This record gives sequence, C-alpha cells and structure tokens, in this order.
Amino acid sequence: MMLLMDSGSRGDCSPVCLDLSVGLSPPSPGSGPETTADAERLDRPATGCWGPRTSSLADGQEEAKTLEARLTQVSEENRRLTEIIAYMYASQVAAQRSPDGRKRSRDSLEPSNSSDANAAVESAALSDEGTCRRIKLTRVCTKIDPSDTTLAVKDGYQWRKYGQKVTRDNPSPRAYFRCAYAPSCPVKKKVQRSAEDSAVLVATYEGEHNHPSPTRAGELPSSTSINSSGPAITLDLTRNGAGAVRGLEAAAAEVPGLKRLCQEIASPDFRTALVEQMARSLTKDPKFTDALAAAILQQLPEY
DNA sequence: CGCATTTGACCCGCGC
DNA sequence: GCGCGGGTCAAATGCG
Repeated sequence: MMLLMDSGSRGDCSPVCLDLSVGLSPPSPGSGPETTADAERLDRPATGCWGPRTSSLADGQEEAKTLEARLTQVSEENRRLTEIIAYMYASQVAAQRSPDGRKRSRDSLEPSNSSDANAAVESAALSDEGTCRRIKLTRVCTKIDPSDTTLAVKDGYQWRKYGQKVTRDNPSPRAYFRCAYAPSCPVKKKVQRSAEDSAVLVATYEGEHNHPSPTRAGELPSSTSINSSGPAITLDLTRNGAGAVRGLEAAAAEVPGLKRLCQEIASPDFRTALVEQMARSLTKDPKFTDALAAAILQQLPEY
C-alpha cells in the first residue's frame, strides 16, 4: 500500500510517499486474516535491509552505520505500527459490516464510511469474477477546509465531472469524475466528504492511468530520477532496494554502458552512502517527521 | 461560442 | 416482479 501525503501544494514539490505495503489493504475476499503471517513477521529479528555488513568500516562510516541501524529500527517500528493498525482496522471493518447483509458488488472492498477518516490511503484489487483481470482501487483521504464546498482533490491529474449523487449512508453528495487528460484513460474517481468529519475528503480512484501525470510529464510514474543530464535513469524507490537495482540491471541489458553503473549501484558502499544521504536528509527534515507523525495519527482509529 | 459543470432521468444489479 | 440504491447519461445552464 502506498501512503500519499498530499502537501496541498503539489505544484512546487513532489508528494511524500511512504510505502506501507503491509497493512491497510482490506483483506481480499476468501483469504484468511493476514494477522497470522504478520505476527510471524513480528517475531522476526530486525535485520538490516541492505545485507550483512563488514567489520572493516572506516570511522567516517560509523555515523552512517548508526543512522542505518536507526533507520532500520524506525522502519521496523513503523511496520509494526502499521500491522497493529491493520489488525485493528480489519476488526473494525468486520464488526461494522452492514447489518442487512446486502452485498455491495462494486463497493465490496470499500470499508464503511465510519472508518473513512482512519484510512488515509488504501489500495485494493477487485477480482473480476474469478478471472485474473484486476481493477486497482485506491482510496485517499485529504484534509480540507470544512467551508470548502468544492469536491476537488488536487492530485495532479485533470478530471471531468460527470455526475453527482447523494448516497444513503452519507448526507454529503458524492461526485463522480473521469480522467480528462487522456480520452482513452479509464480511470474514474469518486469524491465524498467523510460522514464523520466533513473536513476529510475521501477520494476513491478506480483503475490506473495509462499516461504520465500532467504535472510530472516525462517522468516515469512512481520513480525518482537520479540523473538529470543525458539519458535519465530512474530508480523506483517505492520498491525495495534490490528490486530497484534489478530493474536497473534489466534496463542495462538494453542500454550499453549501464552495466558498470549498475554494479556500482549494487555495491554495499554505494548503498551505505545512499542510506547515509537519505537518512541525513530525512532526519534533518522536520516536514518528514511531522508528516510521518500525522500519517500514523491518521491511521489510528478513534474510540 | 465553446467548454465544463449541474442535475434530473435513466439504467442496472441486487435483495426481498 | 418490484423496490431500492449506486452509477451513468445527456440536456440545461453557467462561465470565460
């Protein structure tokens, strides 16, 4: 699951993306609770993400080692919190299923509105009648000015409104949008205020864009460019490091001269330096810590 | 005048 | 078969 924290001013900065891949995705129908596997993972010792370390580190790398350990520890705590939240969230959703037992064919994966404010972002995949075709569902909660009556969520895409409806379980109307940037783009968006908190706007995205974001034209989606001159090399930082490097290596097979660069990137020294740089910039950035705290608070259900 | 938004009507799936 | 509710359509309306 990807947590997108919209800063509200997408024009001048990219969103903070936290990959909380364990957790708030509602359990797929038919599958058992994920808490068992999660609990097993909880018991696992916290190991570094970057593999075994050598004992011959220079003094200058001591700080990097400490920061790396700290980063791993924070990540582990974050993951545990996410798992706890996921468990509580799943229990809450199970307890608040509609009492009439009516099936919700299109919204079957959407949690009840009472938990809207608790779930900042959720992603799910709709299984289509047992076939392999999957429709990506993403829910995004955005804090807005309660006096703001426009159901507009600034997400960088152009949307065309094609309908509005008042639903039974929420007094505020639900607006229906289609992606207007590309005529063939199948993505739809539903926007509705939370039933509990009118200051929270819940946007449900259905499908995936078949074009890049207009505000990030030329940039590969979910990727961070690390080379602005010459042919751009992109690292998908939403995956783990090894996955990103594997993607690079695959690209290197097609682009001559990239293999050596890939080997460099895959080396422990480069990874250490990368971790050091990322940790420094992240820990020094109060916006990051604030955003992390806010994201965690948003995930916590209200009792 | 062209485009986006609004809004009532219509369609469709589901439960009874 | 009927009613309900969500989703979509399309004519009317508003705005630059």
